[in-house]
Amino acid sequence: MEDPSFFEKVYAVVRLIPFGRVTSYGAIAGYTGSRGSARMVGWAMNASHQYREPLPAHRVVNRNGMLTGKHHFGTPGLMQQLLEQEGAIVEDDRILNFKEMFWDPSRML
DNA sequence: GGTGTGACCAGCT
DNA sequence: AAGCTGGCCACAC
Repeated sequence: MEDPSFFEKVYAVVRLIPFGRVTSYGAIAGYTGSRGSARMVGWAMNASHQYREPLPAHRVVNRNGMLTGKHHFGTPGLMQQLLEQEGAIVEDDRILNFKEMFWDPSRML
């Protein structure tokens, strides 16, 4: 099998994010390995465009619940739109009910 | 093989 | 209180 790169781990976690839930880069980073490698998670997501299948990257936001990567979706507002479809209240590029929608990969509940 | 970069986070000033 | 700096690890040139 392919070597489970950091990317694969990140992608695996992102795919496991249930509908209507969001998580943070730091949470994934902490789950995959180091806590400080949150940047690697975001960078992995940047490569997600080359991934064989689309990932729910819109469910991954920063610690503040801000849609930092919305610019990478190709269409501005797409990330917010997708989140709103999942019941998220997005305003000013930030999820207001982020606290309620937050999904911890360590719990996987 | 070294340097730079990256959708971040936490701590310090 | 808010702004800035450092740190963290993996990949491309």
